[in-house]
Parts: sequence; structure tokens; C-alpha cells
Amino acid sequence: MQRKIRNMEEFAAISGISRPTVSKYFNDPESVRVSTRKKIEAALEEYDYHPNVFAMNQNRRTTKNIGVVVPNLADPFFSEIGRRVELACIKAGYSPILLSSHGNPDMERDNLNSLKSLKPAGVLLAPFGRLSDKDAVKAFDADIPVVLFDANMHDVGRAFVGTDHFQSVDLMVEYLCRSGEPPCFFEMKNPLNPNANKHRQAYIESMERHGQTPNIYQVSGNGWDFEEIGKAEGDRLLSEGAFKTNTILCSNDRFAIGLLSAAYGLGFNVGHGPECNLRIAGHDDHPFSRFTCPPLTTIAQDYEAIANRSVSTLFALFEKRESPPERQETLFEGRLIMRESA
Amino acid sequence: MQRKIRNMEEFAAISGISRPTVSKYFNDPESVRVSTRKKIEAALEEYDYHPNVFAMNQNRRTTKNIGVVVPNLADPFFSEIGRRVELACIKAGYSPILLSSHGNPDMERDNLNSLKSLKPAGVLLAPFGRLSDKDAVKAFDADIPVVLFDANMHDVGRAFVGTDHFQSVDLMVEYLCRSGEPPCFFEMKNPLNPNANKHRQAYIESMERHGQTPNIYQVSGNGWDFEEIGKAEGDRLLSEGAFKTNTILCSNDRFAIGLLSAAYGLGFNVGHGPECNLRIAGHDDHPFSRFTCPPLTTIAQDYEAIANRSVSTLFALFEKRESPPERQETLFEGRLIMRESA
DNA sequence: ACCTTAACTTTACGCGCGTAAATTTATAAT
DNA sequence: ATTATAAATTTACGCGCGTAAAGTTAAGGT
Repeated sequence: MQRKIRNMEEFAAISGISRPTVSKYFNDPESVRVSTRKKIEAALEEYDYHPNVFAMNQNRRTTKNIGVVVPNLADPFFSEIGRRVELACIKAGYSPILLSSHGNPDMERDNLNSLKSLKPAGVLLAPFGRLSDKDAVKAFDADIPVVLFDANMHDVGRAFVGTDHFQSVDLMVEYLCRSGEPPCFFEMKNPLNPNANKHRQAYIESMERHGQTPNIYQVSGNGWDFEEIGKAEGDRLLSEGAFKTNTILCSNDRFAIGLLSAAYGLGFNVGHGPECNLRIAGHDDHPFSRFTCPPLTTIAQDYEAIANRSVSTLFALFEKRESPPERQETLFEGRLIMRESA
Repeated sequence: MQRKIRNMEEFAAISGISRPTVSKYFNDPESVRVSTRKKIEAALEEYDYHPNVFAMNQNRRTTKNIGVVVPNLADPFFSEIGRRVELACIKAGYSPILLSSHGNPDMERDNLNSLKSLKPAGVLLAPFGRLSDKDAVKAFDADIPVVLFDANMHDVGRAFVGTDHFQSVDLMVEYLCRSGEPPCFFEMKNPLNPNANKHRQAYIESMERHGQTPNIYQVSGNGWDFEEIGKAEGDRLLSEGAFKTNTILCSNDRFAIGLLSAAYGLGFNVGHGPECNLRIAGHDDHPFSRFTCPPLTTIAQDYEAIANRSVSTLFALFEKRESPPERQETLFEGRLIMRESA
């Protein structure tokens, strides 16, 4: 590090290349001749120069920024998948900007708005689903390509990548039926998380396919405190003996964690052993589900595949010149994680 | 929304104000006359205009951006405190940029570097502690004011805001001693999380103050999978009967969650009731600690206070003209959360 | 009415870079 | 060696805004 470089002009002079060529290099190092690239990179090693991002992006129609918006980073599910998306973007040479809507659909719109001024090359959005502002997202997508992940919205965004919840829930229902009794379904009346309705519907269809009668328990409660609601309402239903079956499929793992906690407090013996009197299963393979008591039987979504495919799908949209084909939906299969709770 | 405004020039013409004054308004709405402000805001209601952020920030020495860097967003502790910091910044009219170092101290340096080019008004950093690149942070702080939170680093940053771990651990040790037997301490040999060493030291001092002999069990394991390590190693130690006492204080809640899971698997009866044979306590009031089986006795850090004070401390540094006084450290007290596990 | 002062307008320049067009140079193939 | 082509250079302009300086207007007090 000799002396500080003030701007690209100065850096170009030092490296013996013209400024426009240096500019080209920073936009895409592959776009300049090898000998030129070598010269520039040699100069970069010697001097500490970084192009001014603001000046860089001012005249560009689009930047190397990628917006990533998730409903709620406080939910480990989203922090996990957000993390993987972030890393995939970095690996591809882009700058991810991870925004959480903090559980508030209105903030999703705000986030898209503030992203717009950052002229991102594209946006990866895990929407709230039916709670999202569909028109706002569509309008946004008209300017900047949006790929949805985790939760689908009909006809919104250029593509969707997620889990096949009908397959995954069926996997679980099939397993529970085969290894014991058909499950009832435990969920919130007005669930905030995006795929809750899909889970219920998949449960109903799957039960009917197995010749069983669906049996759904919906409890009230607001907000994102799924564990709290699952525990409080689970405690109530369990102590009332309200569940008609001893096998309970929860809408998601966080809800199941609450129910497990309630069951423990009431002295139930949860598991699939002969001495057990309650089976509890969840969905999502929450990071903590392997440490619940007993460890939770659940469905693992393929986070890594979803993250990578979302990113590659988005990048294909603006890296290739190809005219975008019709909106495609990619579904990965869920994996049954058999643990001790069911 | 009549027609699209191209730039500030056009918007100024429409609102009947000169461009420099409009510019002044966007930098600080309070800095222009009330009548002028009214005119501008009336025009804003009618037309859809947002200043180009890149052009805005290009010539500014500093922006309204606030960098927020945490070690690992996948850890609910940091996603929770990160969330509160974010909201506090937004409330104050700034744009927080939340970055996770994904558990990797090298990425902390990368994050600071990429923040530098965004010319933030200040940075809130929850460092790795001794694993952080001290020199890099100090160098950064020379340009841009840094306030540390959660984990302190001696003589780094303009201020520090966190929890008084000596007070909080003492609270726990005192409670455990008073209500049963003195605890042993369970932790990782080479812990990654910032305050682990502080917890151990506080445990030792507190035990000695109570006239007890400290008793520490350190297990090996790498990375951030605290639950996994706590479970595997806890399982080993518990089944070997290695713990000399039946009261175990864990270095943090995630570790305790793993140990609880191991204890459950081995058939221990965890709690403080007469029929119990093991007491387990943690530290941090992890979001899931109230749903463990049994619910975890722990120490609650005052997330809200730490987040708010960090933000207000940082803002005082660049909003007030006052010469910064000497580096100040603010410690909030931990609160004992008595649940059933100990 | 005058004065003071803060707020505003006008004018003008510069920031650091993108980018287009025309020209020159280097590379690789014939 | 000649030629076609790709890459680099030179020149030139513009983006949208910050900001300084000098002059003008408005507000509030005496």
C-alpha cells in the first residue's frame, strides 16, 4: 500500500491502462484481455483502490445488488434459508442485501420500495403469501425480476422455488398411518406463516387418499409466537382430552415444539415406543427439532437446494440473453426425518 | 401520481422551490422554513419522487446508513438483538444494514470492508471478541464511529453496551447455591461465542465468593453447533457419571438445550422438585428456553435496553457536536428467570 | 419605519463514474 | 505478410446530486 488512490482516473494512470478499460474490468473482469487483466490485478495488489459504489451505480440501469426479502428473520427457518441464499449470491459475485419484514406484511412493501432505489439486478422474495400485497409485488416485478421462494403466489414473479408440500405432508401422513394410527392435524386458525394453508389442504387430501377422515383442530392466537400459542392451546386441548387421536401432526415444527412442551408438562409420554401414549410430528426440520424432548419427527425441506436453485434461476434471468420462457415452478421433495416423537 | 419525475431539478420546478433548498430538505426536513416544507410535502404527496440514493451519497462525506454487524444471524440470540437494533435505527430515520458474519471471524473483516464503501454514519458491531481482528476494527473506527455491543473488546470502539455478566452469573450461582447445591460449570473448551470466557471467569469468582470450589467441565467441539456438542458431550459425561454435582450451570442456553436433550434421553428427571435428580441452568434466555422440557432456568439479558442504548449512544456521537468524552461502557443487569429446570 | 438574521434563490462547479463513437493497436488466422 | 477481428484507447458527454458563494427575500423585533 503505497499511497491512497483517489479515483479510477488515478488508478488507471498507475496501472497503465485507460480509465474506460479499467471501468470495463470492474464491471466484468472477463471482458478484458488477459494481459490487461493481469496488469490491473497487479496494480490492485499494490495499491488500495475500490471503485466508489455510489458513483458506479448512479449511471447503471442495474447493479450487482441482489435483494433478498424474508418474512421474519427471527424465525430460524428463514434465518437459515436466508443465510444460504446470501452465501450463494456472494459466491456468484453479487452483493446480497438481506431484509426481514419482521413478521409484518406492510413492511414487505416497504422493503421492496427501499430495494427499488438500490436498483438491484433481481430480487429473491419469500413472500407472506396471501398476506402479501400481490399488486405491489407484481408491479415491482415489472421493473426488476423477482423470483419467489418458499411460498408461492399464483402468477406472481418470474419463477417459484420451494418444497412440494403435498408430497411432503403425504409422506408424513403415510408414515404415521402405516406405523400407528392416522393423525389429527393441529394448527392455528389464522396462521401467519405462508405455507400453513397448503399443509392443511395437503393433510386433508392425503388422509382421504388413505381412506381416513381428516380431523383438524384449529386454535386461535395472533402473531408469530407459534411456540407460545402451541403450548398454551396444546395444554388446554390436551388436558381437556380434546384430541380424538393420540397422534398429532402439527402445522409446523415451532408449533410442535410448543405442543411438546405442553405434553411434557402434563406428564404425557411422547414417542412411538410401546410405553408411549402420544405421538407428535411437525414439519420443516427446525434447527432445534433434533433437541426437543423427545427429538421431533418431522419433514426436512431441502434448504440448500431451494436456496441454490432460487439464486441460479434468478441469475439465469438476467445473465443470459435468452427470452425468459414461461413462469416455471420448481418443487423439491421433502424428506421424512424419523426421530423419537412419532 | 401524475407523471414520473426524473430528477430533483424537475421536482423542484414543480414544487416551486429551488433545487438546493429541496436538497436541503431531503437531508434534513427540519432545516427549511415551515412554509417551504409544506410546499415540498404537498408536492411529494402528488408526485412520486425519490431522490437517487446513489447520486445523493456520492458527494456526501457520510450517509444516513448505519451498519449493523453480528457474528451469526443463525443464532436466535443475534437475530433477536439484531432485529431490535434494526427497528431502533429505522425509528430514528436511518437506514440500517444488517450483516451477519456467518460464524466466521474473517467475514467480520469483510463485512466491515464492504460497509466502508457504503460510507455509513456509524456502525454497531457485536464482535466475536478475542477472535475479532482487533486492529481492523480499530482502524475502521478511526474513519467511522463504532459502538460495540454484546461483547466488549478492550479499548476498541467509541463505547460498549452489554450485559454485566459478572452480576448475572453471580445471580444464578447465588440462586443455585441458596436453593440447593453449588453448581458445576459446563462449557466448550474453545468456545466461539464471545462472552463464554466471561461466563467462566464470573462463575469462578462467584463460587469463591460463596466459599465454594469451582468445578468446570470443558468439552471439545468446533463450530457453532452448540446444541449438538452439548448433547453429544453431555450424553457422554452424564452416562459416565462424570459430573461431581447434580447441578449444572451451562455456559449458555444453546449448550443447555443440548444437555437437556441428553438428560432426557438418558431418563434423568431434570428440575428442582423433590423427585428430581438433576438441575440444569443456562444463560441468555434463548427464545426457545421457555419451551424446553422442562423449561429452562436462565438469565435474561435486556435485549431491548441493549439495542436502544447502543443506537442512542452511536447517534449521540454524530448528531451532537459535542466532543466525544472518553470511551464509556454501559452494562445492564441480567434478570434471573426461574423456570423448572433448576 | 428600520434593522438583524435566518432562510431562500441563483449561479456555478465538481464528484466519480458509465458509456457511446471514433480511432488505434494487438491478436490470430489465412 | 496480409487481413479480419477483437480489444484497447482517446475523446467527449452526461448522470443526479452536493455544496459553496453571492445576492435576495422574508420574518420578527424595536
